[in-house]
Amino acid sequence: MSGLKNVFPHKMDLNQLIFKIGEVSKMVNVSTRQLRYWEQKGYIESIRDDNSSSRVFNMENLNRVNLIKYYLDEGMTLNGAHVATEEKIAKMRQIRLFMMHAFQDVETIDGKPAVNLGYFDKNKESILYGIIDEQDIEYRVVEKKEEK
DNA sequence: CTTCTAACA
DNA sequence: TGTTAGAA
Repeated sequence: MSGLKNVFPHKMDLNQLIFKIGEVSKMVNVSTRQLRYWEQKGYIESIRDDNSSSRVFNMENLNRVNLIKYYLDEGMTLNGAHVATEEKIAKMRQIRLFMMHAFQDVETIDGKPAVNLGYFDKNKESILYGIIDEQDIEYRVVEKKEEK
């Protein structure tokens, strides 16, 4: 067993958390007109509530809206913001994968929080730690203690 | 009151 | 993109 899932166990499906267009509009500060337009362009996606024909957005798309808005404010064009958003999401997926497998636990070394990043060598004899000191991080390879 | 579509003084 | 009208 290893990885983030053991430290931050979550069984919730965050995409079950949905928001109406007005809520997204207020949260991210974009107009409902923009949200409908972005969806029409295929930049974001919504699901239609069964009975009503109202749009609802899941967390994944709320994240997209947030990123597109960010890049627009940075001065990018809508299409540029869309491209940048998808690239960012791709990177975020890689970061999650990395963290899920590399991150082991937060321990203590020299009285400081030390992030156990897993085995440093192929033979699994030493472990890489990222020791947190205020804003800085000191990396250190520590010989693994022999287990009985 | 909120959301939808369509259209443009 | 904003706004507005009329309907749901």
